[in-house]
Amino acid sequence: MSELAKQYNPQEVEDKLYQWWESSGFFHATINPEKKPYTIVIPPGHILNNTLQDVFIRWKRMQGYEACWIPGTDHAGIATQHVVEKALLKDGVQRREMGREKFVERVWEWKQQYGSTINKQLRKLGVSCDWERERFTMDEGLSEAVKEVFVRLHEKGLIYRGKYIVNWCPKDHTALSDDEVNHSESKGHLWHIKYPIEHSTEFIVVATTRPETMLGDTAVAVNPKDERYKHLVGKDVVLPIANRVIPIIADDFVDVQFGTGAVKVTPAHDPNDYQLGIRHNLQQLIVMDTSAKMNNNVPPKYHGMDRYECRRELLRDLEKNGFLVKIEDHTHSVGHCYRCDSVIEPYLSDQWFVKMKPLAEPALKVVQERKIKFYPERFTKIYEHWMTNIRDWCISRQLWWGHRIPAWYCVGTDHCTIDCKEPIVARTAPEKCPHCGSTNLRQDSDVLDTWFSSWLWPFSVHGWPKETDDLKYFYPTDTLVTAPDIIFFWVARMIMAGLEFRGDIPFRHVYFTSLLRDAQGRKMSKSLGNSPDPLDVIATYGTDALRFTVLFLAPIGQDVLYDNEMVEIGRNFANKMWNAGRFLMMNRDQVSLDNEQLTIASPTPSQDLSDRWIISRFNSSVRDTTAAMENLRVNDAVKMLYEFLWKDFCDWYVEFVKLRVQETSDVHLKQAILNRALKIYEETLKLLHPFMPYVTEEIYQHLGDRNNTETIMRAAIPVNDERMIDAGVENKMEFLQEVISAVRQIRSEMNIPPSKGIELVASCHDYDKLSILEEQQPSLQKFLRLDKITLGMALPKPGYSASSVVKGQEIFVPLKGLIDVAVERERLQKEIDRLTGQLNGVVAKLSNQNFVGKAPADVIDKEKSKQQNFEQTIQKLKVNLEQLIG
RNA sequence: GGACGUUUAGCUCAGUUGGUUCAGAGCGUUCGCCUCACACGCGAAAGGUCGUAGGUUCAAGUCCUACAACGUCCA
Repeated sequence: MSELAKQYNPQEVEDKLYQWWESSGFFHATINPEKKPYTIVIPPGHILNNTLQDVFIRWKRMQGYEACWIPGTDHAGIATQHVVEKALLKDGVQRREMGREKFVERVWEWKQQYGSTINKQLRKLGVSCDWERERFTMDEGLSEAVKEVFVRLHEKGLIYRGKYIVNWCPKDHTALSDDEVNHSESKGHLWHIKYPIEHSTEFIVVATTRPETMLGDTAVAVNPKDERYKHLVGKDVVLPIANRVIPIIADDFVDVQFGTGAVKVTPAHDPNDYQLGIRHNLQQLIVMDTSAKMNNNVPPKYHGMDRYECRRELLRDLEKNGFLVKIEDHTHSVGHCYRCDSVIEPYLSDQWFVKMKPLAEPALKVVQERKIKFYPERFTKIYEHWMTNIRDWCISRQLWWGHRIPAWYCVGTDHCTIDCKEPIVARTAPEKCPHCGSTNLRQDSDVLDTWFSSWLWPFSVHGWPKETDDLKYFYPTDTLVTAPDIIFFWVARMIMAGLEFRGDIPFRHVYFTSLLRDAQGRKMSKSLGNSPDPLDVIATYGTDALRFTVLFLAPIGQDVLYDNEMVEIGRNFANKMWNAGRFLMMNRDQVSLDNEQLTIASPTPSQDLSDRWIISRFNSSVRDTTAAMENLRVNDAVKMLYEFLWKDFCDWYVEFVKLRVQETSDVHLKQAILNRALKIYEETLKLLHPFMPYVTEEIYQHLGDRNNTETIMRAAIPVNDERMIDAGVENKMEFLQEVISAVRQIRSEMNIPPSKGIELVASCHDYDKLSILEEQQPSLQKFLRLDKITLGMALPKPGYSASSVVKGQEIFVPLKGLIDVAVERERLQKEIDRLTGQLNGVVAKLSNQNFVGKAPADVIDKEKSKQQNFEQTIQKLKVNLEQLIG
């Protein structure tokens, strides 16, 4: 047995252990009909997120499940293309010059690098992913799944293509789905612009927040009930600057209260106007290009201007010509690209969509019926709201990095029919047009939304559409750990896809993790740069410290203020754990007899109160921890284990062990005591292993001679034995602890140096209590550094002594020459006051007829016994106070 | 504008079904200790009318209503 260092040093053990675990295949899951599977598929996430998943996986693995955690990443279409494009631009290379094929190659290169960074971080976090199953959404198999899904949905009529107004990012040059747009309040203006009525001196004033779009106006709309404008409906206006004639129409949609009650209608550049335009059969005039620069449909002066430049110029021109009536300050919500934060431009273009209603209905049902449970439950409501108001999903993206849409168009020959205009959707490239026979075909140049592959993740990772054995065994997965901000992007869609393509839910539990915020309460994000680099933190404090700390800080569903310094919580705890083991092993080595094999519960004569107590405490901790884990209350579990190991085990039990071992010369007894302590300690390590994998494994290896296949990560998690939980024993121990604390308090408040021996007189009024103290007399002497101890029933109070009352028993510490009577008086008086306050409360309750009449009997009895205890204790304290003669 | 969440000790947060001295933990602070596992430690202490105002109840951090502040999501 090698000597353990005084402090736990994570750097020495982490990489070594991880390599051993991984190379030994401990992370790998195989189909095992003897075991129940427990599966998690990884989502993109942060430290807390990944730690939680590892905790669940390790816990279940130790519970005997075939635990399978599949790592991997999605290809993050927009973000990735964005990054690579930027890098290329630094070298002065334009994506378009490079060409699609070359560019995609470059992205793959970048992906290999970046992917390995993520993997390195995950490995440093100690996660037990089954790396042999690692997947990537652009892999061949997963791409097959994407194609299959596209074709099937198209065949079912759930995918369609059409010209619609979509959210367009002018910087990334792509369409976005509704939920990829972030809305934020921004201060702008409401410009009131005069539109002259044709052949009249009258005019109508419209109010707009985006004046540049007026160049694409094809109508002015008013509410039909609006008396102010009734007479103008049906007339035409001359659009200023553009000098086009457009009609005034009436539509209920127009809000009489907003602005002037008259709105300009730009069907090609506003989603509401688009609907309005459809209803009134208006022209859709596109006035911007894909970069949000004005196109040829506007007067030449504005050609090529950026939308904001055009806005400024146009406003100047309007003003010059007397069309600008009024400018109001106006706060409104502006959509921004979730990737590059550019202001979204509603844009009319050809896109592919998924019809969501039919998919959403069953997906809503499984959550409402709690077949899939959300933690915390309140997210169910958010989900329901979104699912019942769901809109079609725009899945085409004008990017190069992603799954190319499996649709082809007939470029044509002279023999084309009208049907040739229809896209040909197929699993493999068609050889010729089914209508005209032309071989001149062109594949759709767009790619699919990244989420269109991510939503298949829970089954595509297992080889779907092939009906693989893995798929049959590991699907559905069990727990999804994810952030609330992708509940719509991902969680909802996975549920839809699971039901649609597997006919079964994709997971049973969805755990929404807390958000980590920095000390200022700001959301941690890579773009803000306030996200701690996990590798730095790990280098300073160790992986276990980081994992433990975030779990300790993060109750379910609450955001967490995180600061690197807080990781000391975990570091200190790991060190505590380490040193407890170090101590026990050091002692065991000194009494190296043949190991007496003990189980925790084995009743032997060597058991004393502290043994029975720690066994009881251990079992109730196991019970409560297990229950917490079953309810996904990881934070509770962590806190209970922290409490158990630090308070119960180290502060009390180890101290008992220490003095019992010192006290006896019987080597067999020493051996028995230490073995039991080590056994309980080892079991506690197992409980802690899912949370702090490294330190527990390292100690576990030191604890016994293990061969290289014996890992704590595949040991059985302790199961509680209800019979070992003994309230009587716990009460006895509690009394002993309180006596010890009472004396320590006297010592501290009387300023008696720890090194100075003192005398204790315990005057009991209860034989059971007396016998506890008699039995534990040696412990009391050692714990309290007693020179002398006197135990008995109703003993007289020695002169010049400090006193205390513990559960009705009187404690005296004779302090002749040491006692400061004033201090002791104050102490006793304070305690009397405190208890009198409590007593008054109880008395008030009991004298309340309503309480006595209506409260349940057991509650009243409790109050009565409280009253009795308070009265007796106060009485004793008062006597002691009176006897305190200076 | 709508929905939801949060508000408890100086700081960060627990407190599950209303009732055990229930007002707690960690950090920080104060006091005493390098006690032969651990100073990343040990022992002790100080510190809060549980956001505000009402209500229900014998009994309210706990349930209800309104309000305020902060936050998130949706429009």
